[in-house]
Amino acid sequence: MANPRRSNPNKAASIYDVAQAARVSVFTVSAVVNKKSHVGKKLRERVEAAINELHYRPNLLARSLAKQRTNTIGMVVPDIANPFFPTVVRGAEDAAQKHGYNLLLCNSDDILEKEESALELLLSKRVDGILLTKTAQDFTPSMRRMIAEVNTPFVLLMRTYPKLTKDAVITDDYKGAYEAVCQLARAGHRRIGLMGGPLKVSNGKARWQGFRDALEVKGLAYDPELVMEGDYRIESGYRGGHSLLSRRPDGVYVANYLMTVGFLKAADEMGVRCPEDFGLVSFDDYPWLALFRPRLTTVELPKYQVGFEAVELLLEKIVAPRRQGVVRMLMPELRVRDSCGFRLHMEKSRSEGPVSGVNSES
Amino acid sequence: MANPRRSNPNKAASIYDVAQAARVSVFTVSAVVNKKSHVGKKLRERVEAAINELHYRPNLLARSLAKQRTNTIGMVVPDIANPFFPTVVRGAEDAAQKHGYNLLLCNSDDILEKEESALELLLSKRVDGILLTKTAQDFTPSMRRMIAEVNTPFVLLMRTYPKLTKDAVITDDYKGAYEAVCQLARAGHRRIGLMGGPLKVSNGKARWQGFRDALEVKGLAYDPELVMEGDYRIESGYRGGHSLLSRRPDGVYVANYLMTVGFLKAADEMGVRCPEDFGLVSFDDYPWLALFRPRLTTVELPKYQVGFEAVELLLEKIVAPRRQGVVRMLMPELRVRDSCGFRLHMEKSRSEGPVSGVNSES
DNA sequence: TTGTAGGCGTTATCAA
DNA sequence: TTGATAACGCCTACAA
Repeated sequence: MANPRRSNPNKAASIYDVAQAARVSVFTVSAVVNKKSHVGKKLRERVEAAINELHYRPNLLARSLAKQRTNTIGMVVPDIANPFFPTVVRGAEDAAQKHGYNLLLCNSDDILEKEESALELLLSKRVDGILLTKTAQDFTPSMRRMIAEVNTPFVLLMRTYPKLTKDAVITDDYKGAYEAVCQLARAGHRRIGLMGGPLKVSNGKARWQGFRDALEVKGLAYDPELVMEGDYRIESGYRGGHSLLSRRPDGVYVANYLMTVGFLKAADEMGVRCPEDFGLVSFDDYPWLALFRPRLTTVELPKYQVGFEAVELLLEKIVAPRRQGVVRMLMPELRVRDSCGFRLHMEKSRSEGPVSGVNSES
Repeated sequence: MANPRRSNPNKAASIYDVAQAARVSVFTVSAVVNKKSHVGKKLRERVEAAINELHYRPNLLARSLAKQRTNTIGMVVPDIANPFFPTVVRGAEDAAQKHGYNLLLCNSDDILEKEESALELLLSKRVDGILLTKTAQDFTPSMRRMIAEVNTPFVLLMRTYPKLTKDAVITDDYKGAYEAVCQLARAGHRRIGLMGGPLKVSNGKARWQGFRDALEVKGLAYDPELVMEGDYRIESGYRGGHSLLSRRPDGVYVANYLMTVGFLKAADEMGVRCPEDFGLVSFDDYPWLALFRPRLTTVELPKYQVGFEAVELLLEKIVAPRRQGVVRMLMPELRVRDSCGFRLHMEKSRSEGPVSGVNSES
């Protein structure tokens, strides 16, 4: 039986305390708080007075326990300090907020063990659904079992995973990479290299495939010597830059922002200039890229949208668990600036007509 | 009385289900799970078997309710999409993790109403402590009451707040600004302007004061015409840039990174060159600043440390609530590069001796 | 419209 | 060492 006595006065008031103070039952208090069931004006006012008097604040833990719903969404990202993710998280936050949900955030650092303990934690906290940007490594058997047993909905972000992907929100990385390389080709480059992401990650693979197919369509050679596999971090872009640039490509597609940062640092150290010595197209855009020299030609990814739509999709699944899986694919957008060497190219050969399908920034 | 029957088989197993399956009491299960109280080997093994069998995962909601502790820390930041905060959050995350705590994150957008509802939410979720980067606006009476009534420990981040500050982790912004302006003076600038933060925010004030005092020490005039008050966002730096640069300062201290981004965009549009036409010192450093032209002279703030130490301080308060308040102040670090015009200056006048107190980057 | 009491899944206090 | 059983604070049939 629950405690009907006024509890310790220097701790938060409970619904019982309010009920007692207002001389009503806990049901009435609950009804007032949740605006359910009509409560007579007189009692309602007494309850409201007591609530103010005692500074009553419903305990969401207890409510969640009783209702079997936490109104909380768990989110696992590789690293919130990677500038890509904050905007995704913000989009998710806003969508969650809009529907009365909150976000519980975890970092995996792209390490399987951390991913596992993060998921374990979120499930223990009984979140209503989970947003996951999968690590490069495969799930362990125990993780697979965990996900199968539990009936918490999952939505994958940015990366799909064959053994789990029913629902996901991703960007069309194949197309983005394809267009990036086409742009390099249009700018007159022939010996094009790739500073790519992990091939074990779906979007690393997709970007690589887009790169490859674009070369083929443009009648250019695919040279494995000119393909580097990185891990989306600055350091790998830096090392890859040194290796790749020593092989003298005249164009490079770098598959994410942080690697571009490392890559251009390497170029700087080697005294190789962009875009004079090689053209570059990057992935992902930020307001401050306007201050980079050269200004980067890049493929913008709708980060905020990804987070926002992922939450909306997840909430649909929470409401109607047995729906067909859906993968929502958001479109990237090529933004042509200086680093691809397009302007240089135009000066050299003015004979060609205008290029279509390109959004050139003012 | 709690339910001793095996509950609905397609929902998560409870401690009762485990107890029943292992033919022991819930106490025994609890003891095994928490490694408390010695449990005989035989029973322990039976319990462990049942746990595996049923995929039992303790419900942290129920545990928190019973223990009156959530092992969760609430954190309110203005905007996670502002590149300053992700690293702070990451530092907090790591510290929390280390002590078995988790982070619940909220954005206030520097809007008082959002701050209030965020705090309200965190308290309702019964977090064990709160990390707060205060909004520029004063607390409302109701917020003040809320904080006074509740006995949840608070630690302020980056910004102090006279009416609440007992415990805080901040950076020495006064000193940072002071050194920034000294550096501009050393680089030969005489007509120095300020693109500052909100004066209602403690660090906006401190940076302004540091600016002002440095001018005085250097024997330079303080001209209100050359002082702009922004809000730490790109747009305000952009607008302030247009206004300020039209008054032809030869040096500018910009009090945060995002405003620098806007400021330099304005300079670019106006055809005013940095560092040739004006020297600039910024606040805050990022790996990718290496790609900016000019390379920014800036005052680095120990973002990660701020988050990390704030959590450690908060946890101390959670353990020993009635401690004396402590404000921990972390030191900034001047990083001299090109934008302040120092190199230009050195070329002009080689007569001066070496400058001390400056960490010049390789 | 309002009240009663059982259940949500743990922990913790007393006994045995 | 184990087991009953009362909290923890809220929701919600079912009754009145």
